[in-house]
Amino acid sequence: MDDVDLMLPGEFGAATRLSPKALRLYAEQGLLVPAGIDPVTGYRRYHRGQIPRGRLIVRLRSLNLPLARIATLLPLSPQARQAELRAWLAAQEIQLRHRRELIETLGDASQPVTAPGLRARPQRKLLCQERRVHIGELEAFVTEAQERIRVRLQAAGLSGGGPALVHFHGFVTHDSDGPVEVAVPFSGTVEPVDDLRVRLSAAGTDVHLPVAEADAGFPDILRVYDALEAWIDANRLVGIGSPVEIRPGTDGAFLDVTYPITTCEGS
Amino acid sequence: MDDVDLMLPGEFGAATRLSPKALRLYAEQGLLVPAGIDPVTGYRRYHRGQIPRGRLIVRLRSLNLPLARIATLLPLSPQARQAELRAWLAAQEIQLRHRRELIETLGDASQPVTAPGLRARPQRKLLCQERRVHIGELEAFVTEAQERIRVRLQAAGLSGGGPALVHFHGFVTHDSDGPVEVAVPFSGTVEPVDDLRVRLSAAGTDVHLPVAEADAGFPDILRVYDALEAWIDANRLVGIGSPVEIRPGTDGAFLDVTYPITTCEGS
DNA sequence: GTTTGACCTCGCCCCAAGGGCATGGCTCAG
DNA sequence: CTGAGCCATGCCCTTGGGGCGAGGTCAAAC
Repeated sequence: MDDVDLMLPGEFGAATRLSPKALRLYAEQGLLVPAGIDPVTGYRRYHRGQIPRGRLIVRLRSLNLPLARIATLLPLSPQARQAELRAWLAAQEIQLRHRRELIETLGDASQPVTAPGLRARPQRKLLCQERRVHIGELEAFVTEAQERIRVRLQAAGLSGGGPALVHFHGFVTHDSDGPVEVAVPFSGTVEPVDDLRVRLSAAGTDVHLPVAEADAGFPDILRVYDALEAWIDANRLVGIGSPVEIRPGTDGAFLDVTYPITTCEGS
Repeated sequence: MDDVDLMLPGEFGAATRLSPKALRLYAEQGLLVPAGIDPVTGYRRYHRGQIPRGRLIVRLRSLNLPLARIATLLPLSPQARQAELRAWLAAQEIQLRHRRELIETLGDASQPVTAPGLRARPQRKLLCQERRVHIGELEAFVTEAQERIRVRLQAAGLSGGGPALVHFHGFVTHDSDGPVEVAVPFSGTVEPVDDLRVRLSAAGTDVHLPVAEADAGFPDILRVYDALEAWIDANRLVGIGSPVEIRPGTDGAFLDVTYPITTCEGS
């Protein structure tokens, strides 16, 4: 508890391999608060007993953990901390697996079995539910939302007809959740409830491509999108807006992937 | 090639899922240069044919690749690009393996076989070579530098006696290279050549701990350091400066890990 | 007593990849 | 004519510090 035990940042940094700048940052963030600060000079004094904590921070930082995460890890017991780190590592490994999948689907522009085709899209009135989901939650959300919508349509005495439309307003992958909108077209009148919304979908033209169930999973479906986008580009068309998956698809397909395109208004 | 093919950032962004801000950044960086810029209004116009490039950038960014890296990847053929990405992924996996090793060595404060001991360190004159190395290059560097130094000492007619000292002035891991200094003590006079330096090492006190060859590899050696540091802390000593490995160690040990400590000057 | 060199402080600018906001310009439709 | 919806520029914010510069402190050397 004496002066002998107190060190300036230089000495403390030599013992922990932390730079004075890092020490100042950690002090600000409350990660490693100096044992004392000279009120006159502002000199920070670190206690000898803080060395293990400093060394631990260095170790954790060498794993590239954010300081905020380290702050939550520090008060834990070594066992609990290690358990947390193992879980974190497992998450990293999963992320890496997903990246590998993405990379593997990146290269092969394999031709789809069926050629894409153009199709008119009528104006439709839709009852929809939208939510941000990750890829893992997608199927459950589609099933559940579709069920809710059809129940609501039946309750309104309407024939909730036609296949379900799944709009992808953003990227839905393992890593990023995107807004997904499940919609069922109907005719008649129904009041929106809770998060079920009623909206119109404008008429237009779609490119569509039927997809078998075997190819409809992630990340295989990405190749379908690639093929569709490549076809759109090759035919000098311009895709506008978000892709829509129609379930079930035409001719008994599991689903149709469709892209709205501009009807060539130019010239 | 007409106006019909040119889009404003909003439309282009809808087609590629790139925000206007991102598009502006990519334009600045030269990653995705607009087909034209209106000299009056500054409006950027993107060509329809740039959509695939934009989509590719999005994909690569979703792997969390830096833009600079993406820039090197873009001009490659799809096959070459995929090969690069696979190599990058392999590197990521190796890094993850190293992190796992670090995490596993983090928790267990297993007791060393031998208890650490205090030892006086005489003033020594050293012929040394220093270099930044990663852990993989360490052994080769130690062997090679030691050989160079001993040859140099023999050429000067001196008995290059005693074990070699390996100073770790920074962290040496898979991920970070640290400055490492290999030194052999000698007595007499020798002129420094090239990157061989002569310096004095002050007298003082060391904590030392013999380590068997089985425990001397990475990352096992980290536990030895942990044990030594814990012992230093437990005995209310203060480690100063960098650890030194002495090869060979005492009593036929593969090496001794030593830490300089302050001789208790206070009170 | 003074000087010197090492150490300390604070403060500003920098990195990547944008997000968010404010201000001002542009065009098209009502 | 006016508002809506685009678009531009510019500034501030994020993480984890590195680097630099001005100025204060401290101990030892002169």
